[in-house]
Amino acid sequence: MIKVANIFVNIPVKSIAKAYSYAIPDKFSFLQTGWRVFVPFGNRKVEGFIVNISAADATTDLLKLKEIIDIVDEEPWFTDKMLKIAKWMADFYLCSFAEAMRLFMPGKTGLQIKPVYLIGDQKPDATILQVNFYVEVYNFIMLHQPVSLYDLRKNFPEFDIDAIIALFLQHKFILKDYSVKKNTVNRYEKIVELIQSTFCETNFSRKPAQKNLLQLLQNRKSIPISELKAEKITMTTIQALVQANLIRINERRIYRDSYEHTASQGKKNVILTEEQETAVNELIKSIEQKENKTFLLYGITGSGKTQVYIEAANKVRQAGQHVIVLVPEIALTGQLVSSFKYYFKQDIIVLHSRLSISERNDAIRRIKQNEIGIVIGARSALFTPIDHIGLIILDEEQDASYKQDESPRYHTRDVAQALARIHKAILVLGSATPSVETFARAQNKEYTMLTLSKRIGNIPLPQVTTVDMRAELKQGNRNIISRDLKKLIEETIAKKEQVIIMLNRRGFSTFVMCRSCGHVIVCKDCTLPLVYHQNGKLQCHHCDSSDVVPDVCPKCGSRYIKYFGTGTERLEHELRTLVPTARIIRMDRDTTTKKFAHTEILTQFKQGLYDILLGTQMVAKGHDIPNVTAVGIISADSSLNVPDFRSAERCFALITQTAGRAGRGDIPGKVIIQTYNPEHYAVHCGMQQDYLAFYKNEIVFRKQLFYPPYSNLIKMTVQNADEQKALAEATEFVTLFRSSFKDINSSQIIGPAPAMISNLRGLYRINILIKTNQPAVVKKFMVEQKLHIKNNIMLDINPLNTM
DNA sequence: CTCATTTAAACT
DNA sequence: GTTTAAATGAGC
Repeated sequence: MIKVANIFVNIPVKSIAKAYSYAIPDKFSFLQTGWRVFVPFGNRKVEGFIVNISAADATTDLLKLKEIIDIVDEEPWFTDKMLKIAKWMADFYLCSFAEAMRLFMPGKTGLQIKPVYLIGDQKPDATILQVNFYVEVYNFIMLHQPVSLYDLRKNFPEFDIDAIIALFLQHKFILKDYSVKKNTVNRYEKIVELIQSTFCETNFSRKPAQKNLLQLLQNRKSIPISELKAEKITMTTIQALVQANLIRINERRIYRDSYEHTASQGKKNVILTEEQETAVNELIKSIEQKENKTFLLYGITGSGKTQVYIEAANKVRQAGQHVIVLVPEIALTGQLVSSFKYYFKQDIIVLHSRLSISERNDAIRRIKQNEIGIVIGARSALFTPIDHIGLIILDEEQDASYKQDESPRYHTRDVAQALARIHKAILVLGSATPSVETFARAQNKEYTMLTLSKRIGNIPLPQVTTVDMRAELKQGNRNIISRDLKKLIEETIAKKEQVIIMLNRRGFSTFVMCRSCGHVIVCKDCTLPLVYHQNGKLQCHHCDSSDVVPDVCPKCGSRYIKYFGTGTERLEHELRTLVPTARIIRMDRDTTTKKFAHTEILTQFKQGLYDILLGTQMVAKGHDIPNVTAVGIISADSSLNVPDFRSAERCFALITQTAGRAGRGDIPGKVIIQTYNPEHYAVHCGMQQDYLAFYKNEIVFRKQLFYPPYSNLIKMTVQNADEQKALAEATEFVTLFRSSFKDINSSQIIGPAPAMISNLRGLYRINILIKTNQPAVVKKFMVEQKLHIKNNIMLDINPLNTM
């Protein structure tokens, strides 16, 4: 009987997002669901994932079936639970199954597949042979076949290789095939092993070196050769024993782990506060009963949430279950990692996007072998084969980086919740400034609220004041730093204490404008204003492309080009002139490109090598430096000007998080917030550090405007090179939607309107926003309209940015 | 996405 | 009528 595998191919294109049937050849009769395989597809060869296996029946058209060519791994890559969560994501986010499955593979693919060229059946004819460079290329292919495009381009940089290849292929002078290699390289080390466990000592009385090695091996089953060399045991000694058939040389796989030597920090026998104790007990109760329950751990900055996580994780580990700890950005979470390392030592693996693909594969291997009890990581930590999950922790649950902004546009919180449901696990959402949605669910008892309202050691919250920058300007101070803040900096430094200054814009000048015609220089690809950096380049902060500063205005030709707005680079300059004695270190994306740059900067600052830590929002996260007693927030309200319903929430959270960095030691902290909107409730409540007051304000407005948590959002972007066509397609859908969903109390549609980035690489983008309290119905409707498989339409379920 | 085929448009 | 470019559709 012939077995048939249903396979999704690993191509992230929506229009081919369906299962294709392949025949399983006898030699692969062991294949099961979850295997990654190599299959022919059209006239290509691609990677595919088996999602189902069945026996061929009468309805199967066997002639149409192609055979699986090869396998990628030695075992299934996807476990049933991984497939389950991928399926959930595909249904919930209306993305393709394969797209969701790709998340479970470091580098999104298991194979590197490249086209290669071979000599074909047809001999080149006389007309071709007359042309010199045709002959050259043909001979090169003949000599080196199979040849990759890369090799051809490298050898004939002056030729139009693509055209030549197309011509040769057309006439069948050459053939196309595919070279395949695995995406990762496993690393091995040589080890020596004992063959017999005992040996006769007297035989070695005159061979002390060999005797020494044999004795070393008595205690340990195997020792890496590199280690032996370090101990001055020579290869001669090893070889002699191999000859005597007493030991053998073998290979062992090494697992790379750049966090292996991360310092662990912590205190033994921590005495929990009363609130921590209550929270931990609540969690333990649920862990013991193995309930699937979601908690909101709402704890103000410095209230000791990490310790609660650790106690809960410990309980889960004792029960033999596993833990996932999710953090917004691993680089900013050194503190949490080292605390966990302190308690759980080698039971932890740290996963995030800055690791190499091979390193991540090594981590996945170890998880699969059940060597790991706790996975700490950013978004990607959700997508490992870890099983028997008892607890998932989502720290700083409101953080925007939990939302993936490329397809599949998932939110870590949603996926974590689905994963917890599948595993019947506990989900803990932790934050000092929970997202409004989460807090509302906790208020409705959908989540269980655990509150930590006091700081550890009853340290008071910092004293916060605002400076109205409009008044500052009126009084003649045109500097970006107010006089009060300058004074606070000077006083703090004089006391040998430290300052953190936050300005949430990197670069030198935030935009470049021609003063003659008002033209703002924008990115070619995404039409967003370019930011001037002190390296002399204009950088796009959206797509990372850069450009040189033009001498004259590209629009009117005037030489009157000027720089406006202040970023962290310029602030650093101004601070140096304003407070010349201060030692300043800057932390933003430009100074933290290297793997452990964040940790290095924070360590140096903590050691007291600098007085001021200046940077973007990353200075507000995940560290605890007792000597920081002052915090300055420059233009806290810049995010308020962003036209998005969540801008107030973001502004409030940023102020609170940043302010919370001050006064974590014995000395009370002082915070100055510079603002143009001191009366705005986001700024005002941020100043008071009063989450509840902010929430009460915000929730009213959300209800009035039918925004989350009162509705669910679905954003749809229509792309087309022709602006009118994009607009027409969007308008057509809006009309259809309005006629199908007439009750505006349950569903509303806004738009069509040009997207914030209205033109991206030549494609015009039109947005539509749906607000609904019956998302499942709306999604079903959109699927019926086949919107989810149109390549020019992007769907964002529960978008973070509505623009 | 990639390739092949169909269809429309631009040239003689 | 021929050549070339753009649109369409299939992939098991």
